[in-house]
Amino acid sequence: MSDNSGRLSRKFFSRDVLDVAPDLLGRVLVRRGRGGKETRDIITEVEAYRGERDLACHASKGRTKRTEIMYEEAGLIYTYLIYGKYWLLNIVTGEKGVPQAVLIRATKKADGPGKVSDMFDINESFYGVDITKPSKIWIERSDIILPNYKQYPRVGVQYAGDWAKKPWRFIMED
DNA sequence: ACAAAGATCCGT
DNA sequence: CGGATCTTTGTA
Repeated sequence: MSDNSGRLSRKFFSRDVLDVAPDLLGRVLVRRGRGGKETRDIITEVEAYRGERDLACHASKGRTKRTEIMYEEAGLIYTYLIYGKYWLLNIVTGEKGVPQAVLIRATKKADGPGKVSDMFDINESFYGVDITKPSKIWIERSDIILPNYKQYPRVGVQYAGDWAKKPWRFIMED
């Protein structure tokens, strides 16, 4: 599920988003900037967005210029601008052709998706980047494997009706 | 071409 | 609780 460097593989992300999401908790998000400077932090909170039927998922309205990346292979990055300020970091999961993505909502030192984007300097240039290949961003294994976690309803998706009640927000416990 | 809404954050 | 801020999307 990971190569010699510990970088999580395409196989890891190719599972259903409800399996991938909790499995990301405790793992390390790494960003290599210019000059080789690395920013790294443990993932503590994620949310799952699962297919066209999921009314909270952007792909619920079908394939558009923005959502088409979710129909591609697992491991690609889906990022989009929210409220004119933050490029939220998502990773495509599941089988090709079925739109799913997991949103990285928080790390130890960035308690919110917008703060994650600030801390790791995520911007529009990350759209479609393969997080399983050597590049400016990847996720590594850590000593923490499947930590204790709890599930809660997703944030900011009241418009999704019953789908807003699904406990697809996963938070690691200390 | 125009208007509305949004997977957020911060200050009051 | 309201404002900032600007892209995406739906409607005409």
